[in-house]
Amino acid sequence: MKLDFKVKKEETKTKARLGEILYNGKVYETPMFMPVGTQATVKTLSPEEIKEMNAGIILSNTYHLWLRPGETIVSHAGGLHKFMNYDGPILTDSGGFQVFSLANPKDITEEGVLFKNHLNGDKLLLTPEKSIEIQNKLDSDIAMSFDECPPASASHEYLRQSIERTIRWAERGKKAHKNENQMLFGIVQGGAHEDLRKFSALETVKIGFDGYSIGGVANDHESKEDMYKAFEYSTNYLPKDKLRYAMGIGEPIDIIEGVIRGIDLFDCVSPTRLARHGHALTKSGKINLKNAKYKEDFTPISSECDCYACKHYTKAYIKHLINCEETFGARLLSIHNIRFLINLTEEIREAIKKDSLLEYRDIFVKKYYGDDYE
RNA sequence: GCGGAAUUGGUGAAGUGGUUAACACGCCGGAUUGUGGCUCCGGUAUGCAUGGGUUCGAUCCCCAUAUUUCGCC
Repeated sequence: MKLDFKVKKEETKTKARLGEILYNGKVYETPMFMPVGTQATVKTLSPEEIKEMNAGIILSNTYHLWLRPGETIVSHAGGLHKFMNYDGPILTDSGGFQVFSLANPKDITEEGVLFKNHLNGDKLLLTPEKSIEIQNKLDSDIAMSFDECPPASASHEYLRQSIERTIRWAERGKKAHKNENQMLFGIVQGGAHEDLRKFSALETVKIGFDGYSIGGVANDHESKEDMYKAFEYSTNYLPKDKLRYAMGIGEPIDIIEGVIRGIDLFDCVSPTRLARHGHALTKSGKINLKNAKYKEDFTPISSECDCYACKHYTKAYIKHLINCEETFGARLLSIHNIRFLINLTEEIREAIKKDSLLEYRDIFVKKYYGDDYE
């Protein structure tokens, strides 16, 4: 195992934890926000730029790399790190989310999931064994179990059956897992139901993994209350010495509330997707640089921000680039938005050290969402 | 100078003698949470070159004017 994790401190007033990931002689602190690079690249950014933002783990995706260029080619390149020139830790998602986003429910069977290849229409079967085998070959540092990610609004009965199958898939995946350098995480499902989250967590822990993910959140426009319940009902039953990862979570308030409930890792496409659509995250909320009011705003997105975009460019210029669909605009905003979320986790860690995370949350929320929030 | 054609929003345009003038782009907003990147959803001409006329009713028919354009001298 190339990666090690230790909890350094637990906050007194909340379940928040401060942790350390040791990797290749370097220490990365948690809670951490992990940028997403589905196709072996964080869209528009170079590894150097990602590291400059103080990023740690980045994500990549099994399903997409399986289709293109194929895990064998990545393996021949010397693994994902060499292939994409990133020497920090890499986590691969299993393709489980693509079950949710690309496959029909009727194509989910005990064996696995029948996909229609979105590139050429071919029928493809992805199984727990296949997903793990691909991830072994990609040689990421953390692999995910292949799970079904049902919508939060699915019935209790459906969720129960889905969880039972996901647990069987997790067992099969663990048996198929051969890469000793690579951690393998189990995934907890169960919507906002306490009994299902508990069942899913306990059964997954029984199999035994190097870390645990909370899945099936923020996929169905469920309420924030339900999302936070899903966090809480999951972490309540997870071992304290293992990493906990909320999959796909990246709205600032959701990260803070997740940390309060004992979660260490977060990933989200939102900073890069918002960037491509012209939005910037700021302490005072999300702004849309397409808005006409920024036409002659020759100030940076944020004067407090230490990112490359804020140090060198104005809102008016970035707006112009976005309006012209110049890729440099998406790049500058991606740099800013990812740096914003990483900076958020840095401030969260400071607050945990001072046992003042709840106060930090209240101040952050007031400024970000305004007085009328909740 | 003579003859023909055209003139619809910021742009390219469709269209009809009779309720809300199609569509596209642009513009103005909004959305986006384990990424099928460049998507989705709203709004955007009280108006059809100008002035007259015919008609119950005209952007659509007629006349004049203006502008553009083509051909001929």
